[in-house]
Amino acid sequence: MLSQATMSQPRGAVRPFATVPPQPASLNSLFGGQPIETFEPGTAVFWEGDDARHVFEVVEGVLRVFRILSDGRRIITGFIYPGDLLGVSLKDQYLYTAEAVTRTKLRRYEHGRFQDEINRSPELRPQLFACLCDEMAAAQDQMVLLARKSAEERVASFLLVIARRLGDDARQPVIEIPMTRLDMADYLGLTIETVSRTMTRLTNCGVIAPSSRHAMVVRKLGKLAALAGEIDADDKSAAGVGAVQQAVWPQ
Amino acid sequence: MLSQATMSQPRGAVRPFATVPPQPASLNSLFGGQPIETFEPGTAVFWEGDDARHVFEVVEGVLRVFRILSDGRRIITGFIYPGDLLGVSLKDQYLYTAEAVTRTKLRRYEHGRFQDEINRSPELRPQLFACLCDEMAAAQDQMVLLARKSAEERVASFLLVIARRLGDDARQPVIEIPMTRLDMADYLGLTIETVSRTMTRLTNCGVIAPSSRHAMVVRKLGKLAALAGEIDADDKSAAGVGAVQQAVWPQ
DNA sequence: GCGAAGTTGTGACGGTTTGTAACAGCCGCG
DNA sequence: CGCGGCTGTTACAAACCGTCACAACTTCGC
Repeated sequence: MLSQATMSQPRGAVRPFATVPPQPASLNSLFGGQPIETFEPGTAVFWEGDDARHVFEVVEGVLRVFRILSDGRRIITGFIYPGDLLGVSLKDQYLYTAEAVTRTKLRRYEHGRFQDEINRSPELRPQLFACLCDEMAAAQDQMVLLARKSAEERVASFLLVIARRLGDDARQPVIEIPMTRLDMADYLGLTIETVSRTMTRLTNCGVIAPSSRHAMVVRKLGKLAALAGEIDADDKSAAGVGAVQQAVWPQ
Repeated sequence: MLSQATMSQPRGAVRPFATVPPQPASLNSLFGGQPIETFEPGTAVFWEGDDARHVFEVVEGVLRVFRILSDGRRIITGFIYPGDLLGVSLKDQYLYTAEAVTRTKLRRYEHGRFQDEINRSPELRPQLFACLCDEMAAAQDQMVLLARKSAEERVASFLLVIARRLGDDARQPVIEIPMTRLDMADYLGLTIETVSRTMTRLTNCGVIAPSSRHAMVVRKLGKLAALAGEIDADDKSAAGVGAVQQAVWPQ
């Protein structure tokens, strides 16, 4: 789960995160000669505990990466998008399950050979390290979200990251949300009901507008960023949503 | 935050520079020649947003690594122990603040030179890579904890990790908890009250026994593991300490 | 020895979120 | 066209945890 187009979100108001598009002579070119494999929605690429024999590059589609507790609780630790790498780890076994959310096309690379290539190339190495650091930053953002953010902030943060992945030029971007509510809930540490309720509130106050079942328009990107907990709470232009606003910022 | 497998400190071992070319065998030996700096409890090594000029090796003591939301909420993303590396990142700025919990001794290495050494040495690279993977695995564990575990499971998981860090397979290990309840709360995504109450419950049902203010004995390691959510829930020997056990100890 | 400040433990109360429903919308199928 | 199956939405009661308050305790300084 190496997010090149990382899910990292800027922290603090001041630091926009300039994500670098995949370089042509880059990690991805390693996979150029490999055949493309297709995975239908819901099918697993590998399971937690499988021997980690391959590294994958996502060519097309979206995957979810998750772990499951013994009693069935599922935690999605990330979503993987085209251009990302999957399964990069020095462990003998995969630490998580990877499943296709949409129909997904992958290229496969044998694990040992991948490491050899990395070791050999002084150009690829920094790229891989940068990927790892990006992924680490994303993981820390997620820890912040899960540890201290409210349901509304979590959903807003999630939508914001997706909106920014597209390239934030559009002030009212149309964003695709290929995953189900259950996926979102298991990623954000909430239940589907809470996700649903929160999205309804965001719709009611005009921040977002549903476009189709798995797409929407972000009407107020700034307000979304405010709700995500990125801006100072006393910023008056960043008021909360509906009844919750009173409870959260009682001024 | 880079937990290395080895906690060895070759303090007195001075490398005979006349015989061996500068190709250190382990990451820690890189820092061997650097002077030791001391940080008193509560003092910061660096702040989030500082230019990332150095990499540190922890020689002695414990640090907390955290981020703070704009309204003051603090999230501790990890604790750093002797033998760990601190500040390894390819970012220009530190992504978090690092503060001494106890009196801490560090060695400092200039960031650019650290990268050069890593790039040059085919021995160090896999070590650093393994460290990053370990850190990534820990981050995922933490995401699981924060997203889906109950207060009791979180505290139990935390104590379990500390108990296992000691490595001695003593069945009733004495564990040191140098951090305050507030640190634990901000690490586990709870409040100090909840942490306090949960530890009291664990004490009441004999899983742990307080030894001093910042130390305790783990009396039932297996039960602690069960409470941490690692074992199957229908394992009868691993009953909860909540309502069920309150019936057994009705004071 | 004494008081102040910080840390920790305990209780009562309330709020956010969850769990359990029932219901509505979308889709493929016969 | 009507039918289940699935996903998503809404409502209500319950649970867990957070908030507030206060007491006990330690640590430090004087």
